[in-house]
Amino acid sequence: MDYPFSEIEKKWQERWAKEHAFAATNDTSKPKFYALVEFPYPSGQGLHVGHPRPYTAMDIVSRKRRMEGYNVLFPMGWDAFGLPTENYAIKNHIHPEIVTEKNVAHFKKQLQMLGFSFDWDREINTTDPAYYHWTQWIFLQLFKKGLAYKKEMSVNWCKSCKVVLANEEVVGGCCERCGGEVVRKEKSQWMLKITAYADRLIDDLSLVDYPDKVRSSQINWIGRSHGAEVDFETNVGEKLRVYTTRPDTLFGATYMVIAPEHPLVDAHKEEISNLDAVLEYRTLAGKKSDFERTELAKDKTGVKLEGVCGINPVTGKEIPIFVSDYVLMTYGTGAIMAVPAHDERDWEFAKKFDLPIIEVVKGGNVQEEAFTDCATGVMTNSGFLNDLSVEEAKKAITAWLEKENKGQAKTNFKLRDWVFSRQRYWGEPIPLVYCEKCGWVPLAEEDLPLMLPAVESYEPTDNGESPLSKLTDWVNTTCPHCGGKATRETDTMPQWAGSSWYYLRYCDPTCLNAPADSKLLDYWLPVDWYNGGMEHTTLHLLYSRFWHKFLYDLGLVSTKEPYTKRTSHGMILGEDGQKMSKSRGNVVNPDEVVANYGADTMRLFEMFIGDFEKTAPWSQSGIKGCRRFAERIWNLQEIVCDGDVRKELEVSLHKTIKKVTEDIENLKFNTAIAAMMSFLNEVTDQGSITKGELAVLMLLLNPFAPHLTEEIWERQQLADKPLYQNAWPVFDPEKCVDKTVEIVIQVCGKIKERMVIAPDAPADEVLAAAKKLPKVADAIEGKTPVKELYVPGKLVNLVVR
RNA sequence: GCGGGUAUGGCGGAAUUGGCAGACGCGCCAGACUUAGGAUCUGGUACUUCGGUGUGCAGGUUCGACCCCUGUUACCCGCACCA
Repeated sequence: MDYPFSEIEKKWQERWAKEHAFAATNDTSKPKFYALVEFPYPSGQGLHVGHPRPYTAMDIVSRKRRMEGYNVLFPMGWDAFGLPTENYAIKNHIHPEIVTEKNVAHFKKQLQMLGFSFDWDREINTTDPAYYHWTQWIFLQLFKKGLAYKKEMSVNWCKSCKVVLANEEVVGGCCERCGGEVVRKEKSQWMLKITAYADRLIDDLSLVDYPDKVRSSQINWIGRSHGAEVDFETNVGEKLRVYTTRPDTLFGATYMVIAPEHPLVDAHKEEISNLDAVLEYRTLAGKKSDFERTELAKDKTGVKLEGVCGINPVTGKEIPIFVSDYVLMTYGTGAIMAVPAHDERDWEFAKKFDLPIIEVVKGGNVQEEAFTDCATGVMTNSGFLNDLSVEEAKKAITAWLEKENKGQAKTNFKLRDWVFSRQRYWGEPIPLVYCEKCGWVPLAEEDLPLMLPAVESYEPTDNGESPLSKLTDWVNTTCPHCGGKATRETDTMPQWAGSSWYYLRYCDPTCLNAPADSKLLDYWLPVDWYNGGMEHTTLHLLYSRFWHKFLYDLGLVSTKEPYTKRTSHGMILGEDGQKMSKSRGNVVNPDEVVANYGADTMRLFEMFIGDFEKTAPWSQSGIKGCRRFAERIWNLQEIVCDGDVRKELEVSLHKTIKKVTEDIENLKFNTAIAAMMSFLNEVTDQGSITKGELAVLMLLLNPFAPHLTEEIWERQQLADKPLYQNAWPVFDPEKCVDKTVEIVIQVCGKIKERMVIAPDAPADEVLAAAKKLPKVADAIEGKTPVKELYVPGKLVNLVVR
C-alpha cells in the first residue's frame, strides 16, 4: 500500500490554514500556554535543516498542550533587519525591503511545508513600520528615563562591515558575523545602560527555570564582584583610587599599576621624569588590538612612573606606580594596588620588575608562587588585621577605610553598557534629533514611527557615517522642542533591538496605541517555554531580559521575567560530523528531504536523531529508518479491525502513553518515538490492531507526524472530529504495571538465574523460591549466608561467604 | 587560567536516577518472496579461548556503580590580564 505523503501533507496543510486550526484565542478564561521559538532571520539561503529541530520540538509540545485543553500561543515571525540583506541589496541594487519580502515568502513556504502549527494570524516582521513603531517607542522610553545616552568612546569597529559592534558581537578579536578584523575606534555612540540592571539580571535568575549552562554563562558574563575602592595618596597631591576584591591584603600592596590611558599621566606630565617612555608605551598599547593584548597575556610589560609614587594608606610607605596594559581602563577605576604575594598577575609582574613580595596571608610559599587560594587563611604582617581570617579581615579593613574616609565597599561588574548604534541603513531609525539649543530631543510619540527613508545607495561610508547621513533633506529638520534648526540621528539600531521585545507583540500583533494591550499581556505573559540556541545566551536572551525589566518598571508588563523556562537544542552537523557549511559541501537541503521522504518523516527524524540538547550528525540512512516507521504506521490500515483495546495489549499501551506523555515534557523526543516504535512492533507481532488501539497510537503520534495521523484518523473514521480536536490520551497508572515480572537472582552480586514472579509476591516466598533454583543452590552450597536482599520486582541478591 | 559539558557496540543513541548494560533505529549477516533488489518480510547481531570480560583510565564507597566519591586523560562549548 502506497504512502502518498505529498498528497496527504498538502491536503492537511491547506485544511489547517483554512480552518485557522491553530489560532490562539483571546479567551482569557481558558488556561493559557505560551510556547516560543526564536524567530528566524530570513536569509537568502532559505531554511537550513537546523531550523526545524527546535521548531518541531516546540510544535510537538504545542500540539500536545492543545489536546490537553490549553489555549496555546505558538507564534512565528521574522527578525528581518540585518546586514546580509543589506549587503545583498548593495550588491544587486535591490531595495532591502524587496529582498526581505522575497526571503520571507520563501521561508514561510518552507516552514509551512513542514506542517508546524504556528498561529500564522499573528505573524510579525521587525521591519514592518507598524512593528518598529514600538521598537522606537521603547527606545524613547529608555531615553526619557536616562537609560539611553550618547558617549564618545572607544568602540569595536569591524573594518570589513564598516560598522560598530557590541562587545557581545566580538568573538576572539574578530567580527562575529563576517570574521573580519576588529579594531578600536573613537566614535560617538548611543549606549543603553544595561549595567543599571546588572544586579537584577543576576538575582532574578532564581525566578526562572534555565539550564545551568545558560544561567552560569549569564552570571559569568555579567561578572559581579564584591570588594572595595581604596584611595591612595600620591606624592603629587592627587589621590589615586583603585578597586580591589582583596582589601584584606592591603598591607601587602607593594606597588600600584595604572592603565596606559589613565588620566593621572596626563595630569602630571611635569612630574613624570620619564614621560617620553611612558607615552611611547601608551602609544604601543593603543595600537594593539584586543586580540593581540589577549595573545600576549602571559608576558607582562610595563613602565615605571619616575617621579610619581603612591603611599600605602595602612603602612604609610611610598610605593612605585607602573603603567601596564594588564590593567584595563574600562574596568574598575583603571588602577590597581598590586599584591604580588596573593595575585598571580601581580606576582609575575613583581618577579619581572624585581619588586618586593610581602606575605600577608599565611599558608603558601609566596616567594615560589602567588598564594591565591587562601579563603581559609589567616592574616600576617598586617598590623591590626593580624590573626584574623581572610573574611574577617575584609570586613575589618573595609570598616577602617570607611571610618578613615579612605575608601568604601564597592561592587563591580564586567558587563558594559550596550553599544546601540550602527552605521547602517537596514535597521530601525533612532527617533531623536539634535538641536544646537536643546541638545538631543526625542520625537513626539505621536510622530512615530519614524519611517526609514528611501536612499539611492545603501553603501556604508568610509568615514563611518550611516548611509542615511547623505540624505540632507531627511537629516535637516526642526527641533520638536524649540522649533529651531536640528538634525536627525542617522545611525540605526542594532539587529538585537527588534528581537528584544517581539514576544510581547505576538500577544497583540496589530495593537495601534501600545506595544500590546495590557490585558492581553497580563493573560499571555510570561512565555511558558522558550527554546532557542546557546549562541544567544549573552546576546538576545540577556538583552530581552533587560528590556523586559525596564518595561516592568514602566508598568507595561506585570512579570519580572519574560521567560519562565528556557531550553536549548543542539546543532545538527553534516554527515561528516562537521558543522554544515557550503565550503565543506556537507549541507543538507530540507526541500529535498521533504520532497523525497515527506514532512512527517523529516519531523520524525529531526526528533529521533539523538538527544535534543546535544549536537547530532545528519544521516541519510537514519532518515530511511524513520521513513520505514511512517510507512509501517500507514500500513497498519491493512490489519485494522473493529474493537476496543485488547486485554493483552492494555499494559503496553498504557506504558506507551505514559512514556510518550512524560518524555515530551522532558525533551526526550527520541525515546518517545522509540516507545511508539516498540508498540508498533508489538502490534505487528499480533498481526492486527483494533480501532481502539489505533486511535490511541494516532493521538500519541500526532504531534510528531501530524499529517499522516490525521489522514489515517479520517480514513479509519476514528472519530467525528478531525484528530487535532480530540483529547490527549490519559494513562491509568494501575494499567502500567505488568502482571508478572522477570527478576534476577544474584549470588554475591553475580547474576546466576532469572525467575518470573508476580510483582507483589512476598519477599520470603521469593527468597525461598530463588534458593531452590539449581544454579543458585549450587552457588550457595556449603557457604555461610551473610545477607539476603530482595528488591521488589527487580532482583534477589544472596550474599554468602 | 576560570566556568559549563561530554566520554557506553561498527554508527546515532537507551538505561525508570544505586538494581538485568546496549531499548529503539541505522549498518551488517542469514533466510523468505522475487527475472531483479539500494523494495518488503522473518531471524540474528557487544566481546569471548564459552571459564568469563565489558560503560575513557586508576582507585574508593556499597550486597550491588554507566550512575555516588577521589584522582587522572581526552574532546566540545562559553569566558578570558575583570584586580
